[in-house]
Amino acid sequence: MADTSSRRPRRRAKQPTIAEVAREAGVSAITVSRVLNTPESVRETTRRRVEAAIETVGYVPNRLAGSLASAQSRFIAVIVPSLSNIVFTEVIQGLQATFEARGYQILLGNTDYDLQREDQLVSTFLGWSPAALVITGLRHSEACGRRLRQWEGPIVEIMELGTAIDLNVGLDHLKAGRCMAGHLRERGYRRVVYVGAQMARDYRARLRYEGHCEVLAAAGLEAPLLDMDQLGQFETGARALDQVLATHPEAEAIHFANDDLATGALLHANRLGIAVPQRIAIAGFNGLAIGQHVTPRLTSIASPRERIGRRAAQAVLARLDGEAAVDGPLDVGFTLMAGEST
Amino acid sequence: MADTSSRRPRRRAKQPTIAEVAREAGVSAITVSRVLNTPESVRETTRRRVEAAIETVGYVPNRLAGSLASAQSRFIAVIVPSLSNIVFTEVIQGLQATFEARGYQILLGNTDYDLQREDQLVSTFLGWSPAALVITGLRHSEACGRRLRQWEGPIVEIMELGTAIDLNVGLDHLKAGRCMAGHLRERGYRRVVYVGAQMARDYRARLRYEGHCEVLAAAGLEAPLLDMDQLGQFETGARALDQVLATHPEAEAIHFANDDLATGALLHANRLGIAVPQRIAIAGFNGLAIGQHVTPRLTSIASPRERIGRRAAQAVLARLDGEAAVDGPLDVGFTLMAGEST
DNA sequence: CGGTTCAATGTTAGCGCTAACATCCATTGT
DNA sequence: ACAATGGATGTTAGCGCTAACATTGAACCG
Repeated sequence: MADTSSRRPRRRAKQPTIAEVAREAGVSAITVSRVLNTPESVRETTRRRVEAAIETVGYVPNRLAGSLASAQSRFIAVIVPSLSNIVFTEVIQGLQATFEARGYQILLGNTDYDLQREDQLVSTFLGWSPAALVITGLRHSEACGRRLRQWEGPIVEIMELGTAIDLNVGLDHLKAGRCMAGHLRERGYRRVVYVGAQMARDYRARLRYEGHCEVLAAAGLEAPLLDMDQLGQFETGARALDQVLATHPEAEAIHFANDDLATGALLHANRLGIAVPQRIAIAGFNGLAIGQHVTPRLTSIASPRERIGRRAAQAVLARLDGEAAVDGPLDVGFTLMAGEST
Repeated sequence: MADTSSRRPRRRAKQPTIAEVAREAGVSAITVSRVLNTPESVRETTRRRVEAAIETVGYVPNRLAGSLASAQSRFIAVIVPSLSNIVFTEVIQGLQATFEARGYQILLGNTDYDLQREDQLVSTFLGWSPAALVITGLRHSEACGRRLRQWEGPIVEIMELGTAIDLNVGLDHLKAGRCMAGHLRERGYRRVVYVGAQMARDYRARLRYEGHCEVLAAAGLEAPLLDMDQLGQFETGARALDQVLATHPEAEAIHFANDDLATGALLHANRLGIAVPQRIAIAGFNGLAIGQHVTPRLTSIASPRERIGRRAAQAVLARLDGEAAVDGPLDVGFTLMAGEST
């Protein structure tokens, strides 16, 4: 059966160009270009003729050529640390929705939390002359920071707040950590373990831990940390619960770095018949949907992920439209969602 | 505080071009191009000199120009129906990992299950002369199908199996529907309701339902369908459970179109104190991680999502490398995961 | 020692489009 | 009636790079 020949012909079947359309419509190439880019500058009758010609020859504009000639493209480079984390896919959705509505396409890169890869991606992407760059976090390798500062287009750093290269949309993770720790203190928990996963890479989780520590220290309490070295998934959360129960039997609550871990732990507790929050309270971060469907409902902090994407996109679009620049970071805030798990 | 001027200068600070590098290295432009693209065709000493020059002037290749000149780009257009569904983000991850390792970038589009939008996206993307196109599903609008067939690059249609335009990687949804229905029959369930969400759009779910129907019909049983008109999320699953219990009180099992719905229903049953599977059995589709962490574990069919992405990418790369064409669709299969929920 | 070969490098001519300027011609005001 | 105006369209010259062909010169041969 296996035919070795390619199933499709590989003739470089030249797509029709703007010149063919022009000939067909009896106008010059630039008029076709105008119909495509600034239709209001072409007389209605001419425009219609050109549009008909486009239809007839089946013309699809070559954006590479267009972008090269005009030195501006219609895509947005987006760099995230991970795609397996639903958090980032929700941000991407927000970006997508806003950008696509305005005719921009998303060029997606994934660093796997590796700053070296980040630099490489930035470099590659800048070669595509994107209209703008959306990048996760404020910390970059030195080389990458230089590259970014040198580039002249809009850059948004998202997820966290601070001193940005250009635009900044995010939330204050330190404050979020404080908020949850404060909530746990209010509920009367004194022995609280913070559990993260691969925190060496995820420094936003480290920031939240710092906030957590501040609050506990202020109350004269210790803030033990358990850093799991697996990925932050359900399974890891379950194992973390086992580990905390074994090594910190006196613990009254666990503050997880994210909802995946927390949910994994909570479901594991359900399985083992461990009462939450009576035996041990559980809190997470992100406010994922699943947290509201487990029993007891998970206490968490909702991060407005899609909103981050939307606001970031809006900030970029405003800049591209030449509107007055946004000044300073945009804080999208967060919301404490107190469930029954604490 | 608010300064109205843009925070960054907008000088078109011309990036250095290949010509500058050439001057710096004392060679011609094409030699620089060769160092970049076919380094083995340049003498070592020259290469080193050019590499040093690239470093000195801080050259970043302009891929738009390169792609235009060579009529081939290094990106892959990927079109999925949704980003909110974790299924597709996992596929994208598989694609990403494989393509990025080979220096290809992903241009991402989202149709929201709208064939019109799909056509529009295809048209836009083809204008970028991508190296290949990855598109979800086998059904496209007529115009879109024409466009695709006309295009000369590799196209992979993913997720389902059948008569494809070019390459095809997926699984047989009809068979999957039969498989799960068969499993439910084996466990002795006779009154089984199939629950989907927005099935008018999600025809892969419809295919599974068809398979489901076949099996039940063969046993002389009815196959009632409940099509929820909300998105397929946890909440919808919970509501669907309520509805089934109210309108089909005799139902012994529910076959959900996906794990989100099924998990939502299962957790809702937990909340209400409804015994699963004693009072009602629950089955899903996709084999998401969450299903293995709820109690009872969810019976589902694991679709190898990341694998679909990887295999699709491999097929494309093989084609781009000019290797013998894969013949016929590639079936990635599926696995029945029997949990305690049935 | 002239001729052949071949690896390394250079020259030329676009890729398809758009910016910038040029031209044309119908309208307007005086 | 004629200059001034301005909207519609055209001409020219690249954008930065690479394909294709051209050239160079060192190594090798009979």
